[in-house]
Amino acid sequence: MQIRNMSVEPNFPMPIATVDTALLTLSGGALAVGLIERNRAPFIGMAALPGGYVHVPDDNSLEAAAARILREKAGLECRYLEQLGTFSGAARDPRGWSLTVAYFALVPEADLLAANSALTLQPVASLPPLAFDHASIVDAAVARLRGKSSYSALPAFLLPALFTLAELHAVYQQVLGTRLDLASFRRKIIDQEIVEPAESRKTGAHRPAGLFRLRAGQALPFQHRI
Amino acid sequence: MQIRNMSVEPNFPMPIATVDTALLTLSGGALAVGLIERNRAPFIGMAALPGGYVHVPDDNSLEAAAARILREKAGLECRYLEQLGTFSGAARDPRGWSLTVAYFALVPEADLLAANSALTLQPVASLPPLAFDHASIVDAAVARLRGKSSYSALPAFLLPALFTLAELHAVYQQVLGTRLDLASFRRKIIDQEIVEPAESRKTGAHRPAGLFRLRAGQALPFQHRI
DNA sequence: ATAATAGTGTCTCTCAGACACTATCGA
DNA sequence: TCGATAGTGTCTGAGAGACACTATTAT
Repeated sequence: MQIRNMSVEPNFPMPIATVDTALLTLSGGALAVGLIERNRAPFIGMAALPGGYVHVPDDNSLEAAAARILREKAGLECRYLEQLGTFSGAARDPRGWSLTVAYFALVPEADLLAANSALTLQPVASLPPLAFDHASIVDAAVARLRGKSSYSALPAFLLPALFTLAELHAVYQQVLGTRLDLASFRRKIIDQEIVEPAESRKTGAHRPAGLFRLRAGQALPFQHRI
Repeated sequence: MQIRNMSVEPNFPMPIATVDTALLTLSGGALAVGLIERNRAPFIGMAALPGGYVHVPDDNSLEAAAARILREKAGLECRYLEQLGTFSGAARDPRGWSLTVAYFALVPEADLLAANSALTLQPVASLPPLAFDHASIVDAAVARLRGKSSYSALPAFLLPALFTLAELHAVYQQVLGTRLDLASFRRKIIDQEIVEPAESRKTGAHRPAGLFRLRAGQALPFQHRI
């Protein structure tokens, strides 16, 4: 098969387009990102975000391409996948001018461990050198997550589908890096109907906690900041 | 010159990448977007956002490409230009799978009138049919502007460099589509140092109002929502 | 002086943080 | 019954809306 552009119009060099995803999870109480070792040039042997080319015949959209690549390389479906931004320039790839549409995904660590993924987790606070401009992409993903966490339910996607309010509270604190008053947190999450009670309760050594799930469509913003 | 990709690797069809910008301004008290008539297929004769291909040798980044295209088609430099998102798919362009990196820009109407631009302004509330998926891009730009306006100084970029607080208040109301208490608005804008006083005052028929300018780097978020 | 616009003082309501309180379970 | 975790009541302080008030200019 030969190189073929989809249009006959532009008779000049075009940037190559790829898709990369920063898959974030909480591992050992710290934010971590899923990395894969590159098996070809450029940056062969270096850690990189999972990514690849759009498959024009198969992928209906860039988001579908990102989801397919996560399926192939991490063996999982992510409940949260959002376009982060497009990174471009002459310098980011030694082969020439290129462009990558970056996504960021949130996944509970349990899902990632269950799928026997080709990815390794690295805490975002101590990343190895990454291929291309992938370090910038991770930074942008973490910044986006932190920013949105103060007024949305995004951190809930780092937990399994059912969780206690104490667990959700802990995740918010870990993501935001600040202490939050538990009583106010409970009131806000419940009053604003971010979350709804599930049937069962979580049993442990002591008084069992109620279980909750995210309400449908609730990656939505809160009315006020946390 | 022949079609040439920048990499030798991918031996399969690649999406074509373009850049499009939704240039927003306030015209007659309503949000409007700058449109240009397409002079070639597809969608020839139809209104579209100003856009084009990346010029690999000239443009250092996608943002530089967007700025160049605005310079060429609107004859102006925008004080605010932000990446909006990348729109993609097999259906958006009849020639095949394509991808466009969309930007949105804010400009005072006076600047647009001064530059004798090839663009015509259309209120976003009553758009004609647009080429490609440009209607979705305009919707996304307006949503982004409205969303960020409740906690940032973005609307100030719809005004000239110097403005009164009454003018800024009016712009916020027009963008957000809600009434805002003027006293609270003044206090918030001043207390949070969004804005700094300029030397002179605006003179009119009655008591002159103080002039202000945006503080450096103040597209930044407020501490609390407006 | 008056009209008109610029700008302030102050009350109230809402909401988040602080923190002490009660509730409910296992052992 | 006790220890531990789950969950609530209530006070306080900060900030936004309401709105009446004062200030400063042109005519």
